[in-house]
Amino acid sequence: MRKTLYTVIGATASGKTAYAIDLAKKLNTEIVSADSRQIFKEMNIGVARPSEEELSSVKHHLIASWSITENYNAARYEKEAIAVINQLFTKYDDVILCGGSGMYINAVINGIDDMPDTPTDLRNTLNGELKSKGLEILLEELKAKDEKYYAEVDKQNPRRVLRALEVIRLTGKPFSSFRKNENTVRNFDIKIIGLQRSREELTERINKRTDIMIKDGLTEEVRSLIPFKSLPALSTVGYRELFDYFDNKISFDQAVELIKIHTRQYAKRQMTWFRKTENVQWLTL
RNA sequence: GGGGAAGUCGCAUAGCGGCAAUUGCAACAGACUGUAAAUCUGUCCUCUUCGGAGUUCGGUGGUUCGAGUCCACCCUUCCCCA
Repeated sequence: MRKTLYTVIGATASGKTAYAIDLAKKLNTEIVSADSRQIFKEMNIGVARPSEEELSSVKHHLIASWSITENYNAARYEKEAIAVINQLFTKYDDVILCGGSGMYINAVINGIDDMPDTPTDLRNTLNGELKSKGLEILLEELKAKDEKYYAEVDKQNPRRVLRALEVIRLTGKPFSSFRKNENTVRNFDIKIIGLQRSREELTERINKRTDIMIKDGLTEEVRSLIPFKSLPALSTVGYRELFDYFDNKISFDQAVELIKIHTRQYAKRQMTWFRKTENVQWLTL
């Protein structure tokens, strides 16, 4: 019998956690998180990690399992998630995948092409070159070494250009040669449930949740992470704004207000991403 | 009551005789193959056959070929002195 992966997606604060827990109880199974920030053990309040009660009511995987000092990414996530899911399928017929990181979910649903990880020092070198030489020069290098990808990249997005150059310099091969865009066929069925809420309601929930995070001690959590604030994992809504507050760039009230705004914008980006996800059964809450 | 400063497209801001008007934020739409809660793009007075067309800068008059910009009066706000 085919196993089924129930995948719960939706914007932040749409109620995925509660929904997934309910579903897990009904199906008598466990939950695999698909959240690029909840995966870090140092981040808790600000990333809306499920509460202790929630975590103990249903077993969750891939939450608080890595350190922010680790170089985590979508490909590592795919491997881990698939391993956990397969392992759970030996015990259950159904498993739940729940999260808001579109790219991570996509990596599980469709797979992600095999290409090399970037060593930190190479990334640092390229970032340095971006600063000193500028994007134009790097684009020229990309054009010379991978004309195909050069034609498709977003030439104004340094991240994209740098990633391509990382792979090119590391392997000596064109970045495009790795981008096969092959969909991996999984040996289980996938049912996608999308949670939807009106914009107004979502905004209200985001505002309320932000206030609760503050009440729960987000400020202290962020303060304790100041030494790590330059790590990629910490350029996260809820953290950067409070770092700015600690740097006296903005007031505390401004920081809180900005967290709300940026969370709303993040939710919007998630909705844009999920809108194009195929075979989603949308549930309006 | 007297003196001063100011009113610009949601908010903030530029503009000092050629302007549908600068910039930032917000908003809206979108992109996304290893940093993805990241990063990036477009739109943002109205209409448009995308060539343009029509209405704008507190109000009303005026000067000028031409006014957000100059003048007069009025309205509103803020500051200082009473």
